[in-house]
Amino acid sequence: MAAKSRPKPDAPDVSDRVSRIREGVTAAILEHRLLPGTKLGEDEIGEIYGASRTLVRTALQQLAHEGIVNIEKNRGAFVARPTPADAREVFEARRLIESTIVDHAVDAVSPAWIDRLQQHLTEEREAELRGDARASVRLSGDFHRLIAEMSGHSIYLGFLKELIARSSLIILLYRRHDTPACGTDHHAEIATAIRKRDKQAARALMLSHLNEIEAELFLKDPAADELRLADVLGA
Amino acid sequence: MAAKSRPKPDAPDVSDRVSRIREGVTAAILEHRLLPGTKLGEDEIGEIYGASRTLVRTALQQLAHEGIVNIEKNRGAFVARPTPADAREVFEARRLIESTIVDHAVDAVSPAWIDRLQQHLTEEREAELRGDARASVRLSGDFHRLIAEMSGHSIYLGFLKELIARSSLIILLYRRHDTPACGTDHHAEIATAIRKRDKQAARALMLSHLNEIEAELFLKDPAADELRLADVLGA
DNA sequence: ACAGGCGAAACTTTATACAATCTTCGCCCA
DNA sequence: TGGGCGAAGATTGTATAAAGTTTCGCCTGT
Repeated sequence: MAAKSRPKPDAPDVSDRVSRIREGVTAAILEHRLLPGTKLGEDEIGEIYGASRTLVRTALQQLAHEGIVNIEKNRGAFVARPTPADAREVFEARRLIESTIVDHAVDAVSPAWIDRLQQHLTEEREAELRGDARASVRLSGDFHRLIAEMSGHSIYLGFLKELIARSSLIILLYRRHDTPACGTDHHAEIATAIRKRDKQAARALMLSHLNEIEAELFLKDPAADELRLADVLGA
Repeated sequence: MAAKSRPKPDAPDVSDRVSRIREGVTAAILEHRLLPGTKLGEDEIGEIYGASRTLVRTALQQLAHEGIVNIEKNRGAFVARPTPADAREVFEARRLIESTIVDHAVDAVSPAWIDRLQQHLTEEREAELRGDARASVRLSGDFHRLIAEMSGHSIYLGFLKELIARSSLIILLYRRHDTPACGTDHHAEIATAIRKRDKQAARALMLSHLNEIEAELFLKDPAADELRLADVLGA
């Protein structure tokens, strides 16, 4: 197949200087090293990555488009603080898109994909075992992204990347303190259903998985006021 | 309600210099004044809008994220040329998202919204009557965007904006030469179903509307080669 | 006559300098 | 003592200049 006959110039995610910045900041946000509301100064980041403000600015604009950074005019960039309403929208969109994606993933299943799935599941299990919360969060998102890649639909994949990034932020903001280690088993079950080419089961499992994640969140609107107050007091 | 207690700084679409550029280029692309594959030089655009390359670059990056412009490293920005595969993905995504959106729109229907819908339909009809193809294309997209706004889901709205922009490009690329003036009636029917709060009908009408649009396209993969050849010969 | 390589021009990319805006802190006055 | 005004500092927005890459024409050698 001459699928790669064109050099495919839209591979902007690797070996790019602004991509390195973007991914670094993204990782910092998703791993909870940067809390929502934190100011992201251009000089500050530029000095860290040894880049000029031009590149930092580009990266921040991309992150703003992904929804995990807010840019306020003449004020700068801040880590986004999704509201409970945002959270509900994100999970509704994920239910819609991911239930469709698993269908396509089942259609596209192949030995190579099954290998990748299994490999990922072991990675995830290992991270969970050694209590590496940061890796767990990242890998949990990667599982969903992997299924989107299986589906072969680049548009869904792009949408889902945004939704996953926002979800991580949401989970970190609104997760109830008692966090049962829940996700891994679900992922394994979903993978099994995909391997068995059982569309209905895969769909149902994906939906209940997403529902359970959302159910673990505390999404009462008053929480927003509470948070804003905490913000004032903390600052 | 103090809903607007914050100045809502994320209103980046108005009275902004880069937004003016972005919207100008977008309009030029969607109204078929800029053909797919056309190079968008930074100097060129900057001179037209009286802006420096810095702002032009920002606008082009946003358009690239929306999928209607491709940026190739060290080569510049070009009007995107969606493949038939892209086209199918776009319409599948639209069916999925818009059938969900109409549901929510029915839930959110109110006299004010009905007014806006009616007003839009008359605008659309007038443009159609006076044979203003450019306005028709734009207004046709606006109808779908309006419903997304009714639904109140900002995430779906954002996704749909991207999909609509790409759709316009796709329609211009792959539409069969004989173009029956089809869309307006469909829009009116959908609006009626929404007004009657008939979810099932609204959903079904939206789906058949999108299906019909896609059916009017000529999406055979060989067309891509043909186009590429034409590109070489024409250049 | 034609293939291959050298070189200049045009463009994008990156960095830096300048201008505009906002924030903050101190001071003055009620 | 509390609040408002104002200037200094810091930060972002914009423009311009330097650096690197690609592309195209031309020239030379076979």
